[in-house]
Amino acid sequence: MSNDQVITVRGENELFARAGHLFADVRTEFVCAATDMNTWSQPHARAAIADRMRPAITSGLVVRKLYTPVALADAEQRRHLLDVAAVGAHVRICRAGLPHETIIIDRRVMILAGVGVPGDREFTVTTSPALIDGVHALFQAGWEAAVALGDYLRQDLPQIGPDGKAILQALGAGLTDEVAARRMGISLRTYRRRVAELMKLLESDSRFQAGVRAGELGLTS
Amino acid sequence: MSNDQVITVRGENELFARAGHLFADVRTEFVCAATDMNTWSQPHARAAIADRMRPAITSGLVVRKLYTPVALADAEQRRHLLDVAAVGAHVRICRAGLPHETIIIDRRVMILAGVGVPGDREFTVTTSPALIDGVHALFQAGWEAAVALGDYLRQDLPQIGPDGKAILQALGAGLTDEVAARRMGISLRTYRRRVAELMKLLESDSRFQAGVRAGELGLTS
DNA sequence: CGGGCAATAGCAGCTTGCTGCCAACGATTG
DNA sequence: CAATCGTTGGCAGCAAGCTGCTATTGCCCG
Repeated sequence: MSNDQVITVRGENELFARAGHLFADVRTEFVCAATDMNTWSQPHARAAIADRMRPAITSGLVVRKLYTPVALADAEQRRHLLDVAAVGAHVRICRAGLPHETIIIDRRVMILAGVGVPGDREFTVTTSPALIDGVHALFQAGWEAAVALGDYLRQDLPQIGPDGKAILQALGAGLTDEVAARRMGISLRTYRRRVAELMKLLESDSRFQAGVRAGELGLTS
Repeated sequence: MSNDQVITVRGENELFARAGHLFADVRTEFVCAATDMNTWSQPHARAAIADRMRPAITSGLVVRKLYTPVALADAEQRRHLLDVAAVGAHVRICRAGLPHETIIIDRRVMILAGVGVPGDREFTVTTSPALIDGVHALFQAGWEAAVALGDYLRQDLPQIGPDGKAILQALGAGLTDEVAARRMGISLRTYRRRVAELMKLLESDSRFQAGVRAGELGLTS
């Protein structure tokens, strides 16, 4: 029986003093999962984490960030996520809560944040391959079930209002246009006009393709 | 800075010798996430894990098991999952891989299985609250995105072979039938014949509806 | 009130999708 | 070898879907 290395760090100042170099030396992969960016109390800490990898992405570094919709409710965080996505980081939105920020660097080091007030929080740091592999697999499960940032935001477009939703319901019920239009009390021409708008919104060239998109995004439920 | 308790155990015999009592003494919650039940090489070990909690479920113990569809491909495992679900355990199916069995007992102890041949595998055991809480949160994210066993089995009706998959890909790409058929090297009539079969499989009256079904069931990825 | 604008509705022409029918072909069997 | 069966492919007729065009309608504003 042997012990593997797991250390606990109190406060993010100590974390950065002891492990800050890890963020500067990311080689192949950086993944994190969190509610939002408020794990970090100090803006320069956020910037350090967020921006230090920006040049490295173009060199082949894989960055994957998994957040909850809470992160998008804050305009600054929203803008930031769009920025990092624009430079090549992969960002997805997960509906379930992620109360413990989890960071895995190059699959060599893992940092787990405890729950608490930003600035006064415990972090667990480990290099144990077993722990890292296990947690990475669970991260992957959440990642695969999450929605790409772009898709998530597209889902929020106001154009899918009550009228669009009603069209989706009719389409999803498998009705012909004529029957659907009659049921909705609109003309066939208007129904088809709205279907065409929806197709454009879903960026689809066929009804099957549009249906797939709608189904994947949960728009019909 | 302090160290928390993390130990590594080699082989499941040693695991049961050192930690087997944990499985007998589950008080409030038992959660696990795994590909299937083949983490355990010995049937009596599986039975011990599976059945020791059976009476306790009626006493308010919460048991949550998250598996991949691989577990359902084996008739014995399928039957077993149905059995434990029938006595009150919550069972869900997760599409993403879960290569490292993760077990958390009463949120006090966590066991992570390494990858390897059953019978010759490393297990990491920890009582660190930070690790457990963090991993539990990730488990929860995967849990919430997973499908209840019953729902999954109800959904599991379409059996789509390679031919059907190719049709799905073409449809999902938004191609016209003529283009898709040409690309697949089959006649338009045959392509449409296969599309019609697929529509019947998906129990759909329109292509949009079929697309929704395919998207919801993840058949196009 | 009249004018302007956006949305709706009806119609028509065209394309795409659906399916029956029949001939041809390949594989299998007696 | 011939017979049988299942699958494929071409053709045709029809239904459903797509979109342009024009007239109509409803709403708003000066």
